[in-house]
Amino acid sequence: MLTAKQRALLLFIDRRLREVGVPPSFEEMREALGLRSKSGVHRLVEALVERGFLRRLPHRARALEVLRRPGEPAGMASPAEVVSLGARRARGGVRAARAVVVPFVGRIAAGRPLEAVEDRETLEVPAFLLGPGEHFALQVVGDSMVEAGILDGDFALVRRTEEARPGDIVVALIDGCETTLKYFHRERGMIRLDPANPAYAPQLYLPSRVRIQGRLAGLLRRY
Amino acid sequence: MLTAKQRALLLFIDRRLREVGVPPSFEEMREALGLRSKSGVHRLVEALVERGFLRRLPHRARALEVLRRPGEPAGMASPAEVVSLGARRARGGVRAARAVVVPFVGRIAAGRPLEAVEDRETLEVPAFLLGPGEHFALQVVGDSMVEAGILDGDFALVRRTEEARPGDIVVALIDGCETTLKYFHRERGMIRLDPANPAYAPQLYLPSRVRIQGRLAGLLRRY
DNA sequence: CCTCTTCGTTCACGTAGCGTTCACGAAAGG
DNA sequence: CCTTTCGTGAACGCTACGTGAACGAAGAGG
Repeated sequence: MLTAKQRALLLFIDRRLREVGVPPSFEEMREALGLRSKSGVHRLVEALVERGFLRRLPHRARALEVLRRPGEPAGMASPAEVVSLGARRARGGVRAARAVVVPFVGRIAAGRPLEAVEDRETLEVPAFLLGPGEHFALQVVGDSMVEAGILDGDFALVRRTEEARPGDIVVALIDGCETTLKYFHRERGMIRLDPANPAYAPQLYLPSRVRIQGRLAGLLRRY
Repeated sequence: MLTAKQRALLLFIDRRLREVGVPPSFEEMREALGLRSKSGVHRLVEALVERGFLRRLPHRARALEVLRRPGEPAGMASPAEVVSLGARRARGGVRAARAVVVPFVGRIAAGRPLEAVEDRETLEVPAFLLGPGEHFALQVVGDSMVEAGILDGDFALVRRTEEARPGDIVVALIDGCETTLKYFHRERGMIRLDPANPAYAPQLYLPSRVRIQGRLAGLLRRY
């Protein structure tokens, strides 16, 4: 499975990890193997990764990890295999990606329109929580929806849309400056936003003051 | 996997967590590492999160958690983490999103022990919902926990453990034949399982009749 | 509700260390 | 003989790390 050099390098890395705790740099490995160029080390490391003995983060300093020592049996799900499987699946799509990345646009009820929040952060969510369309995520602040099972700190997954049907839970932008999560209803030509908490009152708005930004599609919570 | 500095910081955090119980602030970490600026600490923490050793809540004070100590084998999180997406960070700094695959073991409160359920199905969930350890997922049936914001049909993410502290929401196997999700409490040598619904009554059991199967770690809901 | 304090976040700048790549050459082995 | 494997050296660009200041968010207390 391994050439003499590959084996020597693997043992050296493993020993360093055990004795010092920090993986060696390419320069140090070069010296330990008695080489005069780092590129040889580079190829050896690649070979060890390919064979499932090492794991590494490319372009990161000393980001090496020994997965398996020479002589040890290969684990069931060696990361190398998992990676290649994942890569294949992602490319071809036997089973379409089961996780979707959505932008995380901040916290709601912060008295600030969502547009103002940078959406650099992202959240990876299981695809089965989302329907078709474009989604974003935000964190719920406050307890105005507790009776709907939406608690302070929960992450709401929202499908971006401007339409809402009565009874939907929507993200609404009011007067262009405040964003809330509420039940959506219509009443005599007005829009009524109902909290799910008896401590708060329903609010009536002229349709012109309210802009629907999305419809609640999923929820994440951590304990 | 870790540079000397990264490793030193991780060990410091871990020690503080064990000895004091409270994670250090950035200022304290700065001092412990002999630095003069907190921003260095910030980068180190980011690196540790990226490598899967730490978990944290951004913008929260002392919200740090050690997922893995240097030298410990990579947990469930690592293979999936690599699959998730090559997630190269962009200029501004995007939080690396990771996903973990957990077994989906069926529906709870079905009057059937969890062991009896095949666990062929899996669920892919965002890693940030989970802590360290092994997890599984199940679907909640019934409304006995509505007041805790857990609704019929929600997916519960459960950390497999046999220990529980009073106030935890646990998955409990009763008499080896029935599984429920309830608040865990002790009362005069007995175990009390509290629902979060006034329509149901707390239940008292001899400890010998109850086996804790896990602690609620996260929640997923679909609308 | 407001203010104050603590704490985390971000940016810009600088330095040193580190990984990557490529072209070239030598040996090994079928 | 040709293909692989291994070694070399240098150039390039990214990464890790240190610093200091300004900013912003969260929590505590009035």
